[in-house]
Amino acid sequence: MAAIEPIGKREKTKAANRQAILVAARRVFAQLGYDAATVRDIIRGTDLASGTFYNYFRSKEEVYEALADDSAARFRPILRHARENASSFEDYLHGAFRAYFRFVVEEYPEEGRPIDERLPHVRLDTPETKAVYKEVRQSLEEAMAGGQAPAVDADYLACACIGIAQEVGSAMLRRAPPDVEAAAAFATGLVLKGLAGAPHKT
Amino acid sequence: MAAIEPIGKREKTKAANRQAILVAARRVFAQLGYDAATVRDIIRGTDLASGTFYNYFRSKEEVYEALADDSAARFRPILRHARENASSFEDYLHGAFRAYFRFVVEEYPEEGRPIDERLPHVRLDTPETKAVYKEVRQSLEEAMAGGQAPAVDADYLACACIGIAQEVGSAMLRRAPPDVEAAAAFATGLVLKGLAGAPHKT
DNA sequence: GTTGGAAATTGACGAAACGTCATTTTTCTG
DNA sequence: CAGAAAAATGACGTTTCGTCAATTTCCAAC
Repeated sequence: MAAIEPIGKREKTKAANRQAILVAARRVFAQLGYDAATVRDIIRGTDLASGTFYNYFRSKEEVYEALADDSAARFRPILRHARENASSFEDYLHGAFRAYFRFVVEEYPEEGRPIDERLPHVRLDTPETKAVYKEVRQSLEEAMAGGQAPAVDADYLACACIGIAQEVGSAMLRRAPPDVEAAAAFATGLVLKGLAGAPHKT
Repeated sequence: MAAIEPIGKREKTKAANRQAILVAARRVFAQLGYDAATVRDIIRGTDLASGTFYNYFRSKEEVYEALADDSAARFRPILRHARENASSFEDYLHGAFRAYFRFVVEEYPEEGRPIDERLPHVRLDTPETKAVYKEVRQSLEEAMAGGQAPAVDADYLACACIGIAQEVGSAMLRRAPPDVEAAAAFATGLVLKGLAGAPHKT
């Protein structure tokens, strides 16, 4: 048979348990809110014992970080794809914003508390979120070096783009139905040409 | 006669106690981080009994909200001043960004944990933060109505400006020393003219 | 100025959640 | 299959929670 499965039962259940905790945590946070949720609430959402939780995470805080890291890790290849397939700087920007807005729409759970009470307003600094930031900044620096974009402070510009994405993304989710294309067009225009570049209202 | 000062001892100590709790909370959050801090840690920072805490706030979460609301309440008149004294739209934008960046530099406590570790993972929508958003959006709408700015989606634009301010503000704080003027020039240029409007690097 | 009562404070208490750890169960390996 | 290593378990002592009856403080009416 296909002996190309270097994964033993040990590692497999370990990964499954970790994932089960993360899934349960995501649901519990959405339902109860971060502060009200307890480690026991989370572990009750799995078939594990309370002590087992601490084999995987040190605290509720750490689970939350892992969730954020997980999201960033899933978004990163999407962002990379947008970068590699871009035919121009404008194309890259638009693709990246659109990819992010699509991502948050997909990640947005239908049930649970109102959006304002469940999303982290603060960007967590996890390895993967830092990598996303770095990826953005490098793309921008590359474009500047290649003369496709004016040479400005790449750090500030990356932060600004991320801030725009986060806040416009949240605003988009509050509208029904969320219009990914419109949001992406707005963000891209704003960054490229400022107010003058954003889609005009009639 | 002297302006009516209907403040008896009751109301005075009540206000003082509330303030004492907020001050202690600010310090405790900065020192221990939001998650590690307990209601008892906060109340120990005052000369009040543990039960008294619950006469003022229902939970640690609510104290944090009050802190955020407090900050927004202090920033709002500053923002209003920037709006009223602006001679043009560009002037308003620049003044508002500069005021915000100054504000965060002043509010940033010198001691405590690194900036990334001391904020909570809850999204804050308090009356005053909503009012700040509203103020921003109205200023933008006014400028659009007056023809000083292109007519774009005011909600998105307000969110984008706030996102830029937050993220660029954080990035600015990570630099030593923080340069308020440079950050304000960057943000203003970006919003007004996009990349082309941001200060160029030599 | 005294006094009755409303308002606020207090700290002790039971409940709930925490994090640990000795024990048991599962998995790996030789 | 046996012994060892790894992981899971849940009971336990500890810490924090939120409440509440008792106490203190303040106000206002007399």
